[in-house]
Amino acid sequence: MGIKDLLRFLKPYIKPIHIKKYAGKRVGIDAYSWLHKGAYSCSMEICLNMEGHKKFQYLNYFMHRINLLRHYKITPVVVFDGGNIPCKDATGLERDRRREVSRGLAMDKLKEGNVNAASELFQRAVSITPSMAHQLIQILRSEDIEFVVAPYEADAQLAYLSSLEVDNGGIVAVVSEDSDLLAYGCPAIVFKMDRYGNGEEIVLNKIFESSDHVPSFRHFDIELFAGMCVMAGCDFLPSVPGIGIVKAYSLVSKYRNLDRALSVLKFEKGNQMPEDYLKSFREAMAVFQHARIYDADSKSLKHIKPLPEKLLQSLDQDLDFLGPEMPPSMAAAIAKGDLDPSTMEAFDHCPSSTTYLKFSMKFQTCDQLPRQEATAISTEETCFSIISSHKARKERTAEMGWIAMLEEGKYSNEAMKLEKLVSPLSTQSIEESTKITDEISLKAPDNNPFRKRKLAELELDQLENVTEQLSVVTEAEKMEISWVKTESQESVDSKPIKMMMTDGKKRAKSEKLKRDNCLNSENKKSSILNFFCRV
DNA sequence: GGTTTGTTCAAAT
DNA sequence: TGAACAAACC
Repeated sequence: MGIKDLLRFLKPYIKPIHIKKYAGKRVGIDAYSWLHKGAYSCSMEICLNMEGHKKFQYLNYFMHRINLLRHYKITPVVVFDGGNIPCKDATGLERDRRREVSRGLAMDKLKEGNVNAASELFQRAVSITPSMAHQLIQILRSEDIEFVVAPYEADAQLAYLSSLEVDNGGIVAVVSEDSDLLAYGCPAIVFKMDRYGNGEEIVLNKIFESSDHVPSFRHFDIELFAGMCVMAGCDFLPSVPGIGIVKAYSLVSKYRNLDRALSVLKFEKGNQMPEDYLKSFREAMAVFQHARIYDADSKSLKHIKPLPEKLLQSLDQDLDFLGPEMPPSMAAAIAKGDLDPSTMEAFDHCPSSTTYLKFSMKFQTCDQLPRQEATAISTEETCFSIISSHKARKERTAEMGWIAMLEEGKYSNEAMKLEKLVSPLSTQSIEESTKITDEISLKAPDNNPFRKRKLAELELDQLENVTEQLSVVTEAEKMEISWVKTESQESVDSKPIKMMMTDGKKRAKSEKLKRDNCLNSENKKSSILNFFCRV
């Protein structure tokens, strides 16, 4: 979901680009966005866990795009989401609830025999399971595509990778659909990349440096920008009623200081502001600035940016809202895709086996994991090598060729003929190789077992104290507010930021569409050529 | 009149 | 789930 209306608000800074702009570079991929889009074409098959290869269509979709990047000599780095962080639970639970409702309705339609209506509802019911992500991971391994599973938010991991030098595993841009990346400070993001590589790019520095665009962010830095995002409403904290991106921008750009902007907000909307809003605001800011990520260098959990002592104190040393700390062995096992980040169970590698390793979920034991388990995870063979240890690498590559070919339905006859020349794999053998963990339900519980402990432990009166301190506005502040309020009104009213498209822009858009269509047919040709070359 | 909020429709093949 | 549009609100 990201930041409400942010992309629409930043329209003047969005530039159409083609992904080949990043030829020769390392580019991060937000796995979830492509997995989710890919799942549309086979949502019913996924929801009902139907037999046949169609339920793996999302893998074709994903690998088609990976191959597109490789065709343009881009090195993809795929980043998966890990566990949920506590403050995101509310939005997550609501989404799950809606999916369940859609699923129920879909089943009803199916019983009535209305497959079309059911199919439409299944599209709303489909969710990306750890098992689906893991199936993709196995293909990425076999194709030598770099990937990492973030301990928590993939966005945070992507922003962290963006801050690294290329030599240290850094990336220069991210392909995603999630506007949160901007709040995390990700320097370059490509949104809405289509199957030909056309997309829309936002470069963060251009936003801060440009002087001839409205809205102007000349006097913003990344902290103010993130503050504006949180105020406008994000996944970690809904906005105060009546506050959207335009009002949030007005407040932050006027005072150029988040505490002041919040004071004014409290003065104006205090009656509609939840008691703990200021505390939640600080926490949401801390997520964007100091989220926990996996550091491949030290092979352990780190913060994007270390927390200053002052901030730690104001948060009462309690960082569980960022997702709980975990031992390096566990973070590394998650990052490598060996451990399900939601259940903390090892992914089962062998379809015939029903036994699996299980990490102790108690926080207390995290620092001293049973040595056997830790070494078992870190030294065992990767899941794909176990499944396919009897399979030559050549055959696996051929398999991928088959999957990619399948996507180009029109050319499948030619593709299959060519494929048979390379390797006489039957459809069935591919189904078997991709059917890995379906027997075991890996449905992730939405909450992380770690997080409950600390809350329970925390003294209630301490909690109240913190809330009180954060929500109190002193007399001095009140005086300042009454002073700034008059100026605030002036600033908000004198420079309204229009978010509606003018007719001129609409015309420009339809002309752009025409141009894109021409470009698309060219790109499609090269894309198809690419697949034949691979086989 | 401008902004927020609610509703509808398309997405992939 | 996001984008576009319509209605409601200030």
